[in-house]
Amino acid sequence: MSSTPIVRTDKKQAILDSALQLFVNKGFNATSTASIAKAAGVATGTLFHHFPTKKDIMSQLFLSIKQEFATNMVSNTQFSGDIEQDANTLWQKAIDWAIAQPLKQLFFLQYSMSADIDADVRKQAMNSILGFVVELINRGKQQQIIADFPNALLLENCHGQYLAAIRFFTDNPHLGDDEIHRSASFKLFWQAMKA
Amino acid sequence: MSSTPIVRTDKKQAILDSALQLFVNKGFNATSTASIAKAAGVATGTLFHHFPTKKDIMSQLFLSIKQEFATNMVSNTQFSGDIEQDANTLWQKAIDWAIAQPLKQLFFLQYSMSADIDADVRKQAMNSILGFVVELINRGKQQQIIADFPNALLLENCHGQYLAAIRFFTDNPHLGDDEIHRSASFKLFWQAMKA
Amino acid sequence: MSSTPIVRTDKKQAILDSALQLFVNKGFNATSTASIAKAAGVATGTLFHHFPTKKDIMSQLFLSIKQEFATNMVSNTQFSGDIEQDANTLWQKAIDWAIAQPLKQLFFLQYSMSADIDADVRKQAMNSILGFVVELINRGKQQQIIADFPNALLLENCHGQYLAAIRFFTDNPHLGDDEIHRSASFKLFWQAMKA
Amino acid sequence: MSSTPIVRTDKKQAILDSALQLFVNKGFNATSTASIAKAAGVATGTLFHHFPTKKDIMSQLFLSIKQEFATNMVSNTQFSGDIEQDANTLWQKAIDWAIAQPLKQLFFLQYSMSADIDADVRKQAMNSILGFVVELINRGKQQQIIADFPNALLLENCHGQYLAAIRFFTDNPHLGDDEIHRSASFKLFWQAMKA
DNA sequence: AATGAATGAGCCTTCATTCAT
DNA sequence: GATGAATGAAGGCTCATTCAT
Repeated sequence: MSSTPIVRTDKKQAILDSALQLFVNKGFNATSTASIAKAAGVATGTLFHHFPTKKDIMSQLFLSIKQEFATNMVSNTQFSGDIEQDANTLWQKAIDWAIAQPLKQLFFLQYSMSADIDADVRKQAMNSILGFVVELINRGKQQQIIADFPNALLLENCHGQYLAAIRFFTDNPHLGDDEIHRSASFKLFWQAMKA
Repeated sequence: MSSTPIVRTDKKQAILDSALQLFVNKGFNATSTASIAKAAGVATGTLFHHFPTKKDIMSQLFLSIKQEFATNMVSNTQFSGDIEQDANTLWQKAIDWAIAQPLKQLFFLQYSMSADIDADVRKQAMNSILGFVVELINRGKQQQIIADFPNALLLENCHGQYLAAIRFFTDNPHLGDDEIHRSASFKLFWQAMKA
Repeated sequence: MSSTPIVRTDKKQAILDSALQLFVNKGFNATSTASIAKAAGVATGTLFHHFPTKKDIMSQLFLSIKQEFATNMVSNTQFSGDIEQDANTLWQKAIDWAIAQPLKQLFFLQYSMSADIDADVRKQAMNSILGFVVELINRGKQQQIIADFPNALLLENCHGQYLAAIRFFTDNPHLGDDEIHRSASFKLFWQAMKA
Repeated sequence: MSSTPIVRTDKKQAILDSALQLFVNKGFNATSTASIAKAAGVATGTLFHHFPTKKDIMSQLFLSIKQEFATNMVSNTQFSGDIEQDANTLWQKAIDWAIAQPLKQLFFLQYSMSADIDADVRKQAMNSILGFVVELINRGKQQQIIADFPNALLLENCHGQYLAAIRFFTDNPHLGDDEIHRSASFKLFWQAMKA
């Protein structure tokens, strides 16, 4: 009789979508659960039916966005075997993703190290992403193309440089398509990493 | 009646000190003005006598710490004229400062890009610090020692790498004295910057 | 399709059972309808299918327990005609019942005069029980064995002493089989009542 | 300049007074903290300034009323040394108090064994009151005037009979001055206790 | 009859801020 | 300057109840 059997999930997603927008534009604490519900076209009770806690919205949002990012990075990526070239491919893809998803990118910038997200959630997210980066680094080290520094330091540096790059392109949106800046941003990164 | 006109500052400073500790350990929003006052051994009213607003505590704290950092960086620093060597001196000094002031360092990490601090305050702070960095960069570019990338990108990158470095040393405190890691952290940075 | 038309009662009874346990252990207000349903292995909707209101669960529970108690008191009881002996028989039976049904006894203790039960329900329950007590009292008065005090006062006193007795045996479960305490509890009661 | 330096306490007391009235008339759970504050002519925040929790209002109320009752019982009481006469004096005094303070009496009736009051608070209150009763019982036992039953049982019975008596006089207010009923209520009690 | 997602009024509590002393 | 009681708006969350399936 009904043609919309899966509609349920819609509401949960609508809540996440509204939360993303509000968290980015007003901040986590300045966003009331009521406003999230309202923006999602849902009752307050519904929100708490799907998420036990306001913090849980944040956690799930954080995790799902990181996951989406990671998935995007890996899928449809042709690895040439040349470390630098592959690194460049990934880097540009990451920048592309950030530019295509301004909201999610701003979310990264604001919450990647905010106290509004529990440390363990952040750690969990890191692991799910960094898999492919670690792999690349290890491969690069074996071929003596990437500097032989401690992995933890390299990873932190990658993350820091990536955030810096997208912050730059966020502050200067018109440069997103500019080849000079884009290649410069990769070069900065790569110079740091290479042996 | 009173012969100690400067004692005043004591309370104001006590409030800032307590705020720093609480903001770092519990977050800005999870810290009530009442708890700050209590930790400072002061009445709530007194707190609002010195700071019109809770946000003002944050702003003054942010500004004063950034200022302190900037002052520390410049004072007693002998510039050799050799860009790389000077950069290294500054970098190590910055790391030293961060390690010596764990609370302030964590404050940096958490609030350097948080929404809890007004954008203009952040901008203002940036300028007060980055002065000497800009200068160094410009000098390096003239001598063609530093890569000829847009300054905004370079600055953002510096900042990002610095935060990554102190995050690494925060997560691994025992490596703060380890020469290998410290020099590695600079090399990563410098490789990125150099022409 | 179904050949078990009586299975229905199962769920209704399961709800009442769970409600009894939860009301006693957590209190009426601290028990959510959701928790009752869950404990009964039933959906929320089902609960409200059987009971229009949360209060109705309480009322039906109260009534059915009181009824069960009254039925137990009267059934299989041999009246000797000797008032004191009969009173003792009933008293001991009441204590036995309370000890055998700790949950229901605690329910009595907590809700016999709670505001969580509508006054008229309580009154209704009283009548259904007190029938046999009133009868006994009247018989005793005729034979001038029971004191000639107003019935309302005597009834209230009976109830009060009974609650006191089971509270004592609840607080001291190991004395439930102790003849000295059991006979003492009856003597206290009987001394009060007798002419 | 001001002539009302102690006014502070007024608000706390006003809150307790309003709470008493509302708890008795509407029940603990049906009474919102907002309604208590409003009835007390105070802001919500003020209520929580004086009582950390709604439950704390209840606890303090319970304790203070029990205390008041105990104080009233002991003060200005001439003990004749004759146990029965002294018991009667106290019993009548207790009934008088209950009749004079209908609200507090109803509070007793409703909350003496409600789940809305923490068990330990109830225990604490018991101890503070029952002191003089225990003393009387012990004296009576020594003189072999009071039956040699376990104290715990006697105490529970006293309490139960007292509650029954005030419940009776609550339900029949016009009998509060009736000598027949009042003396009957004592006789019931005393017959139970005496050897 | 059974289900459980959805609802939204209402509750307890927090907290930045004020102000009389 | 210092105090802390008082304020009241606002927020996160609960929960009895409904209803489409």
